[in-house]
Amino acid sequence: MVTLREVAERAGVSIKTVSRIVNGDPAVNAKTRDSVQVHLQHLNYVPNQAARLMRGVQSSVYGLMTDAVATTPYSVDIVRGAQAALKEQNQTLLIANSNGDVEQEAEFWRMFRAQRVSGVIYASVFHRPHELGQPSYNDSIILANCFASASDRPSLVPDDEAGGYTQAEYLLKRGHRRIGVLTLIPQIDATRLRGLGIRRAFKDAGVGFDESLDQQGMIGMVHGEQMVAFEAAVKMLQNKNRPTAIICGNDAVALQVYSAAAHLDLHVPQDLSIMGFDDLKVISENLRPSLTTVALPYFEIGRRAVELMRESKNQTEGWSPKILVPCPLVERESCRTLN
Amino acid sequence: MVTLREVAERAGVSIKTVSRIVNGDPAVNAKTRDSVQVHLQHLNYVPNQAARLMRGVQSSVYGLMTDAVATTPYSVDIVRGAQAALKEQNQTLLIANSNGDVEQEAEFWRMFRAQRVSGVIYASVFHRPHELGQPSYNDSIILANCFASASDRPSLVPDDEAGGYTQAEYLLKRGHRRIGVLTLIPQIDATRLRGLGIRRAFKDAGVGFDESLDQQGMIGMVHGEQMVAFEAAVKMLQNKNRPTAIICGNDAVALQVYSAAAHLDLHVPQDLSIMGFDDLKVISENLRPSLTTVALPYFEIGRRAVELMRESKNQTEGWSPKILVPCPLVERESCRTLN
DNA sequence: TCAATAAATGACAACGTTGTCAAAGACGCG
DNA sequence: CGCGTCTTTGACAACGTTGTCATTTATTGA
Repeated sequence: MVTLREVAERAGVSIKTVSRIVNGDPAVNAKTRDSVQVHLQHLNYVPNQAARLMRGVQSSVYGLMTDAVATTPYSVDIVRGAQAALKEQNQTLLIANSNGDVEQEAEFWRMFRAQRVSGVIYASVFHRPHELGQPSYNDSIILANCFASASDRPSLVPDDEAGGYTQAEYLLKRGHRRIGVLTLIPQIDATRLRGLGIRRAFKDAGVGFDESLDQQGMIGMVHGEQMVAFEAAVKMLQNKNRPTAIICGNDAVALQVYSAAAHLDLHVPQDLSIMGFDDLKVISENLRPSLTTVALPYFEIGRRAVELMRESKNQTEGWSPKILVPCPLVERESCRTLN
Repeated sequence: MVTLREVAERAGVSIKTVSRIVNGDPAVNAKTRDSVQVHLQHLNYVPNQAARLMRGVQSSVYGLMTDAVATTPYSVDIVRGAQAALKEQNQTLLIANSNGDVEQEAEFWRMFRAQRVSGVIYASVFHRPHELGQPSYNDSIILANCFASASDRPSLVPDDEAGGYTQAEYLLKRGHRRIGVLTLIPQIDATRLRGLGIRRAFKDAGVGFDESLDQQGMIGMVHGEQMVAFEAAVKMLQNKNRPTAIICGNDAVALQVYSAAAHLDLHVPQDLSIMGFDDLKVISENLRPSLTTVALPYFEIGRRAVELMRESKNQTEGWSPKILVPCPLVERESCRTLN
């Protein structure tokens, strides 16, 4: 690997002068600069980050720790958003995947410390409270898609309550009155919050909510969920007084509802309107009719996590520790207006 | 940050002794070791990787460069596989996403060099030939899901030809004779190879292949594809002499075929058998009936890429530069046996 | 007990970079 | 021309770690 010293020798100047040029220090003669630049180019010098780091320069590497988010189709967008924000400053992401294993996680915290990363985004697949074990790393940590109930660590979470409201409001405005709901597992916060939002929308519209139409689309434990939306939907739709629309906990649930409709020879949206959540494009855009859904703002969360981290370094004053990111409606073709 | 020096002072020994203990050097007295361990624990010492790197130790960080693979639901499994293999040795992945931008890519190669990563996996979203621009990084590079036609860089690609064969063979064995095909865009190698495999299977079975049933399920350019499988499938299925089964270029195409079937009140698999490719679980497992498909061995490719990289460091002799990874059939419920 | 050997420990340099400070050179002005 | 000032350059130390080699301490055998 080419070092400053080698370049300096070739160019016949001191190491420090080359260093100055590499770092854009203006205190160097234009003629010298040009002649050294040639050698830099020619030898293809690339500064050794490790050496820089040792001199106390802030690392250009950030850490992303996650239970599974980086490797799950649901939420890669957090990674994309973070990378987009990082790219502008030529910074990068070191990605660690604990798969929910606490011991692994501890190992990764050490690793981040060993690498002296500039900050860490801790992202969860599900919106839920999460206590960081022993981070053994105390610098800037931003929580994405989860929050630490017992601490004041800054966190970014989707506004699930408003998202649920959006789902229901959209259907209510289009004349739907009997609306089924197929939720995610109740252990995660998203489920509870969206449920609240949905009920608030019904109340605001002056429509009664039939609790018997509120069913689980998934059962089981966190990290061990099982999909039962198809069966639940079939049952719900076989009922003589079947709903005209179904609100789904995510787009995969919606996919099962499409399947249930097809199974019963019901057409979407003529016979049944379907509302998703997540906007997982591989599903929402490819279904026919395409899926009207509420988007999880994962890209935005990733982007803002990086911004937040940068800000948190400059200022030390208090700030809102839990930021709600809105979930925009993505209107497509799966919901009809009743007349 | 705690340094060796601090620990040494507290423990009343030399820096070097602490270093030895941290690195598990046996040449240190048991009593000394124990007493120092206490201080290491207490101060929560974590070695500074940057300093180690400077001493010439191999970095524990590997790079993953990709056009979009890390951030696309289709192929995150390459990342998962690589991380699984890396985890055993406490190594990690630095992930860079060029989005296909050549300039960005050059930037990232520099970055990898600056970080002195131990090796780089270059992964593409699509199986296709790819010439690395100017890596400006010459150490171990493994290509995943693509290959460099002009060089002998080791690469790992799915065995698409055999995958296509598997798709067709499975249906032919179950008595299907009129089989439609909805391909990906023709620019990528996967399309061509699978087409060859499919035709080989027909030939082996002694069945004639109706070329008019071979249609594009997607059109457009690489990185700018457009899905047209729904329309193509509807057209194909409206034909009086419609196929009894359709082979799809990927699971998203299959999803559109399900939609087309529902649109025409055809039931899967009674009226139509559907065969996918990729085994994108969010689709294949959630569809009802669940999708029989041929899996892209992305996890395996990621895992083996890491292995290959490690091997390539120890040995210098020649080896097979292009490794085909088999695509296993994942049998579910979307194909029926004709009688 | 003493020498010879083995085990344990430490002093020091080096890795590649940048901050500090001093030196050298260029320039302006009376 | 001589002085002060500004610009440009370089010597040197330090960052935290580990390899080399020397030194100290413990152990063994006669």
